[in-house]
Amino acid sequence: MELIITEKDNAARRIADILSGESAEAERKNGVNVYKWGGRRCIGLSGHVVGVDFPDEYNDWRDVEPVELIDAPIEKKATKENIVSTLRILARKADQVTIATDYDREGELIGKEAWELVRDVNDEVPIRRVRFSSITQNEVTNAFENPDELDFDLAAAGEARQEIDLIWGAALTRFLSLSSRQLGDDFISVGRVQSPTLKLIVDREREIEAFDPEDYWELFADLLKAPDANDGEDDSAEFEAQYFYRDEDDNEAERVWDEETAESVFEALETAASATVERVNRRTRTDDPPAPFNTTQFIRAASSLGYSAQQAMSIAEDLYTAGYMTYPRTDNTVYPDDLDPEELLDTFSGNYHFGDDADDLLELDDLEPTEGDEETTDHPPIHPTEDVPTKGDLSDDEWEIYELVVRRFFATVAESATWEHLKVVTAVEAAAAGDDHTLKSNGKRLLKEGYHAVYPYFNTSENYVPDVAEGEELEVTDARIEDKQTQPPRRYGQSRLIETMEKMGIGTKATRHETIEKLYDRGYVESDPPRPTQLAEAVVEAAEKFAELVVSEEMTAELEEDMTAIAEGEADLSEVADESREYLEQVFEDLRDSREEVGDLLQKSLKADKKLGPCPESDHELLVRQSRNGSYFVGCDGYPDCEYTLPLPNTGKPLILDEECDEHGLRHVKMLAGRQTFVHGCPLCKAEEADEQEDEVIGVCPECGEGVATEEQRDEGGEAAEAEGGELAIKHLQNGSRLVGCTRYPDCDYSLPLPRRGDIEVTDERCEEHDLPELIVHNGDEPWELGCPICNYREFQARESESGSDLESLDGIGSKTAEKLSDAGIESIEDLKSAEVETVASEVQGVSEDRLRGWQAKAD
DNA sequence: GCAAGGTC
Repeated sequence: MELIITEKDNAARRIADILSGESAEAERKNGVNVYKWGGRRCIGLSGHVVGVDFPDEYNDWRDVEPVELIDAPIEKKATKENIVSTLRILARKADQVTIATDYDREGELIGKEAWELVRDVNDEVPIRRVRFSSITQNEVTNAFENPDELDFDLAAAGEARQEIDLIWGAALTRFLSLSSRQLGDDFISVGRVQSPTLKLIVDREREIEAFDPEDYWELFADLLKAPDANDGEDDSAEFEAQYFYRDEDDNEAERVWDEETAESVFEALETAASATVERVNRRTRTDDPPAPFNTTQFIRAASSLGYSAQQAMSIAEDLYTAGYMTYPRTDNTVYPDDLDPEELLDTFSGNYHFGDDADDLLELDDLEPTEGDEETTDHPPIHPTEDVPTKGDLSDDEWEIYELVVRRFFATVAESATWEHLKVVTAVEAAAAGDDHTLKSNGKRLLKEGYHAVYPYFNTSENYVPDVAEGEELEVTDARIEDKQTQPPRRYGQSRLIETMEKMGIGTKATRHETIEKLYDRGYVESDPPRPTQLAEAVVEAAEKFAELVVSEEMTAELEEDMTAIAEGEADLSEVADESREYLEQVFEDLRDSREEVGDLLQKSLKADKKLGPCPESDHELLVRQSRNGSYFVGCDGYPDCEYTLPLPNTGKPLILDEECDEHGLRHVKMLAGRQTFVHGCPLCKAEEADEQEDEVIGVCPECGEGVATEEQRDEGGEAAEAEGGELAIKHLQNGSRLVGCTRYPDCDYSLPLPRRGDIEVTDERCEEHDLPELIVHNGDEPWELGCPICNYREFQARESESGSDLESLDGIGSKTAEKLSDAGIESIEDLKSAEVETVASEVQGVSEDRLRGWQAKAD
């Protein structure tokens, strides 16, 4: 039996189809697909199925000095047990093994890991390696006809990276975490890729903080061409012209740096009746279609449609798994020879959405696709496959991304566009004698639409400037002066960050967006575009001082050089790793005496990230804290001497804003909760507002209101008055939320939710069923007729169980987990209760059987 | 529990 091993299940299935002529059958073993035909079996791994780690005795952070990790042994441990064991079973019976992992360095290493697993159980079987850069009939059959050997040197290059990353990352992460006593989930991490990325963000923030804005002025005039009776065309619309002058280097400059000059130019423009055309410059420019999508450019394009890097990749992943587009993780920007653009366009011909554009393209004489600078061997650039979905097959987001991918492919085979640029320079007489003031207008017109016809994502707006002749007099109809300030550099957006990382050579196509997510998870950045926290600034500062290499792109650059040397047989894995170890020893030598200093710096910054402002009852500061049950509140830094607290809303994660409350000097708080994100404001103001609001009784409590005493009974006193039951009232809580609750709280905790925002009007109409008033919420233009609060709550619950979004209400289930669960078919708490724990745990990554059982217990 | 790299 021949055993074929690929990097992933998807590749295994397609290769099996190609080699078997679609006759291969899938069989599930141990939860792993094995494709079977004739004397062949094909199994897909899941990337690395083993990983490097330290032996178990190094697990306790407190028992092991971080510096010991530098020379600790490194083991390979199975990380995907079921795949490893299935592979072993098959390998025992194999008389030929073929490694068909991806054609890149990491693929070679994954291949070597498979090689070792096979050798563990079968030291005889011949193992060969096949390489192909796209999974097509031609390439795959070709590769299997010309098998090769595994490249152990190339794999060793990958192993060097693994070891060096582990040693540096683990040792420094533990050092920083221990020195600042951050040992739980809030450890402080450092790494070859994440730290230089963080430094990019921190450096930019430093520039912004240090920025000193400067005033300048810009001047504009509106010009009007006199209607020309002769040419019959209506050129009489106004157009804008901007004042410019020649600076010291004789370049055109628009910004005027002193107010007096600006005012005098403005006066001249304002009083001028006409401007004379001095120069007319007309040129046509070719606008070439874009290169095929690699991951980075795909993320960038998706981000201009409003998708975060993470969202774009996750949707792309789904479209890839469904078979509608090629592998989304690629650096390649050159289509392989195997891709026949005409054939692919043909599949879109006749399509409701894309047919017309595809047909137009098919009519072109020449379908030569564009090419980017990067050509790799692992995967083709991202493009649609011949399996075309209908709009109904996809969600709205998926369709939008799919359309982007289809249209990008169209664009790469489309024609160039042509623009006409028209530059008109005019002159206005200066008020005082001397030089005239010059104005310029830049017009542009799209002469030939070209690829823009099929790829509408780029801006093609035109700027109108009429046809004028040199010497022509134009009417000046308006003049404007704008006072402006130079702006600080802008923060990196996620896609700009990913582009910059790519340029710096850090991270990979598959990990760059994950690295950014990691920075969010670690509490290093907040909001979008990402903004560094104080902690991030302290970590970068500490690293710059003691371990400069780990926050610099140099570390990757040097590592890449070493890896190339290893791959070419010019260097040795152990030699390279040991050199890196020595360097790290030196870092720890420098750090030894600064442990406390570094720890203090980190702790201070951690606290600064949580600071709201002065405590009203002591000399300490108020901080945002987390209670044992995970909820957030405001507490005093002087605790336990000062026990002052304020509540915070119970939805979302608090983000402290720069804005400060005038009255209490406390910073405002925003609650981050996905779509439900809102600004809470000053927690003390919110608490005071709530205290000032009287409870408004609207009816009888349905839980404990039976024995309500009548007014007469109360007046009479005695036993009947004691038997008083509860009433329902509209209550305002200190944490900003409102509810309809029982007046006997906390003895009776009956309550109904109310919206957080808007004025609540209690009407005279009453619900017949519950004898409660109908409520109306006034928020914005349209009043919201909430109705009886009990009926409203019932409807709300019914909607929730229908849409199934109640999962997140269970403690411990966040939005990401809920998403994963819903992918596995568990969409509501009801689903969860009846779910089979073993099956779900094996299907949903990161969700163990134990966690599931815990949630089930809570759900009951 | 640490990294970064595969994959999902």
